[in-house]
Amino acid sequence: MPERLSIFEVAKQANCSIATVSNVLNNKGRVSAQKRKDILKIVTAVGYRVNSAGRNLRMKRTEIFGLLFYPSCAEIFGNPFYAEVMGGLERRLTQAGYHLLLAGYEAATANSPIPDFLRTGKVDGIILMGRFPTEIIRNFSKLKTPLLLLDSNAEWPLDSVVSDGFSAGVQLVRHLAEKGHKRIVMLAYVWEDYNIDLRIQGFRAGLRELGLEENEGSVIRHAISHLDLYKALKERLDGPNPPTAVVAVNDTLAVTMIRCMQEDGLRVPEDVSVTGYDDEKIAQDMTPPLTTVRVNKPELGRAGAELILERASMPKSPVAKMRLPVDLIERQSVAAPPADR
Amino acid sequence: MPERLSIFEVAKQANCSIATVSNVLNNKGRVSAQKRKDILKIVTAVGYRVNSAGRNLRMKRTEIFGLLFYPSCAEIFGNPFYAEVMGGLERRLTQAGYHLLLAGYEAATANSPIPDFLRTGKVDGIILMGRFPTEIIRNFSKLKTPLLLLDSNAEWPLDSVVSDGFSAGVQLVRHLAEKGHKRIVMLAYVWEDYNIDLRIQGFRAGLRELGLEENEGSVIRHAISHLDLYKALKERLDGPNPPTAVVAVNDTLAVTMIRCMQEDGLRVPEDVSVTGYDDEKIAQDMTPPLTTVRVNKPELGRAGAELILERASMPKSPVAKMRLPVDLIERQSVAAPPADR
DNA sequence: GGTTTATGAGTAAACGTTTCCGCATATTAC
DNA sequence: GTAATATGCGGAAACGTTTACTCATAAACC
Repeated sequence: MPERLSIFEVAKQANCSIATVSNVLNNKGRVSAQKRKDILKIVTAVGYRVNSAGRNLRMKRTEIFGLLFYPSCAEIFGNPFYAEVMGGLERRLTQAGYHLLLAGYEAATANSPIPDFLRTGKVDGIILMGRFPTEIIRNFSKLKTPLLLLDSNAEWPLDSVVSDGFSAGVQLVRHLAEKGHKRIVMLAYVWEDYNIDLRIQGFRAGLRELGLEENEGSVIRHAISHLDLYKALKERLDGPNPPTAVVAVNDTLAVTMIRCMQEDGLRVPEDVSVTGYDDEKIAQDMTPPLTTVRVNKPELGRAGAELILERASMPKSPVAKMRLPVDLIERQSVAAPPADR
Repeated sequence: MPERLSIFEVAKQANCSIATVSNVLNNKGRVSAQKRKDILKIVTAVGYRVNSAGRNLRMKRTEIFGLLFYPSCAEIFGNPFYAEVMGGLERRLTQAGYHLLLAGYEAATANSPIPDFLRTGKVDGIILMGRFPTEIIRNFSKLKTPLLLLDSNAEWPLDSVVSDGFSAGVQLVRHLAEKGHKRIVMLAYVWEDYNIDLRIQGFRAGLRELGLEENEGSVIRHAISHLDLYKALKERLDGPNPPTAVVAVNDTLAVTMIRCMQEDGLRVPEDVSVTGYDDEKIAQDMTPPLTTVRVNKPELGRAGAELILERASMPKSPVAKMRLPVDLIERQSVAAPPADR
């Protein structure tokens, strides 16, 4: 913060009070057209800009939101999904005159479960980005500060934006059913994750809607590794009434499954159809190109920005929980099921 | 910024003046051990935390640095290289009690070549991350604010940190020469880029140091696309005295070159040796695994943090330009040159 | 013409810190 | 015992805003 001139200097040169200068700058009060012009001229001439510190103190707000990652910044920065979301978020916030303060949870909260930069009033609110342990969200939920869960756990009565994994699940089942599939299985990780659960619920709902077989075995979950998950899948493929289509919970998993199947001599999509989720870059580069679900990531960020801006201006407005529509992207990893073997 | 209690409240409860409370909190002035203990007890009891706005106003600093991207945040966030650098940067700054404010150049500077959040004093300094047009750096260079060029153009008399591409160039040549290569060619983009130039200079210096052929043709540069670059390379490979080793300016380029050569029936490393730069993830996953240069990215960020922190505390200290040592990573894309064909 | 109302602009308080002084009291020096 | 010094603490100013309030003057009303 270099030396800068204050509103006093402008007032002096314009031969008026600081109140009038402030009024002009903020389009408040009544100022004659002439005086307004004079003041603005001087403002640009001397290159005056309001001092944030003074303004923040008086206004009790900083126009900065904290963007919090778990467990730390480094873990999340590299994720291209969040990179795109952040892009949309930053864009909209900047447009509204707001800024983002970066922080990793573990560093920011060394002495208290609540980040220090919030407690000292460095930010007007906090955006929780991605997966956070329930326990931590609970702590935040007690705050009266604007808070946003972005692509996180939307079970809480807090503002949140997620992609509509439920709708995606339904759409995927419909799409596969249209192609003629009747025995569809979903693959997912076992650990607790709101977005994964959402997709599973949508998948199950889709099966029921179409009167397809839906039971415990419809969803295969496994904790340890992709390979274990494949082993479980392989058993089913080799068993009686094998599934003809596999809905992987995300693209990465789908890629691994397809690779494993191919190594086992199974053709995709001729023998088994496979779908993913996220539309990562690899989805269109692989062989076969992957049918998947696209999330409009910048839009996810933009919607989040909208929500927290709204919350900041109207703290009492009802909680907004948003599910962002997703698009089914048809590529070549889905085909009609093989004739019964 | 929710309602919070001020230092007055603490002073009242401790039966002393706000000056004393402030002194205790900042370990300044002389306060009796008893009073200090009393005050600290009350501070924790009521959960008092200093108000940043008040502090910023009085101290004329915010303990926030702006992290600026060009042209915009979205373009850079996804880059895994910068993601890791940012991780190191954030880690060290947080440790020092500082924070990072995110901004894309084009959004932050809509009305002025200098970001608004700097002019209003929202930040104590600015970090320029990655490639910036010369013209823009020139504008920044006039500022008296702490400024850091991180993995950017280090030609300016400004604090900067880059990876030591020069040393890398030398090391690569030495390594290839040790394997027996005498005709080595470097491939690079033609656009102006400080880091690329550094690598080229190092490469040329390496050739001269070892008395190898060094002339105009030692470095092939091309603007348009990787494919054009390959065409130029292919011509040389098919011509008289073909190079036996190719130093690509980065991993991505190396990957493409290797792929193209393989399609043309050239074996790597049996026919041609190839090296990269950056040690991206793909470098170890590809076939053959790529011999490349590793930059300690978190360390790059950490070093940058160190520099700007130093600058913030001692504005007059001499300019610090840092080149971070790099490591040559030997893998399987380099072998002895083929016997003369 | 006198009273109300609209208009333009200024005064001063408040936001929450940090820090320069000054003032007691206690300690030391001679 | 007096003078010098050290110690502990408080008063008050300053940082740069925004805004509620006051106060003239000018315009409008009847």
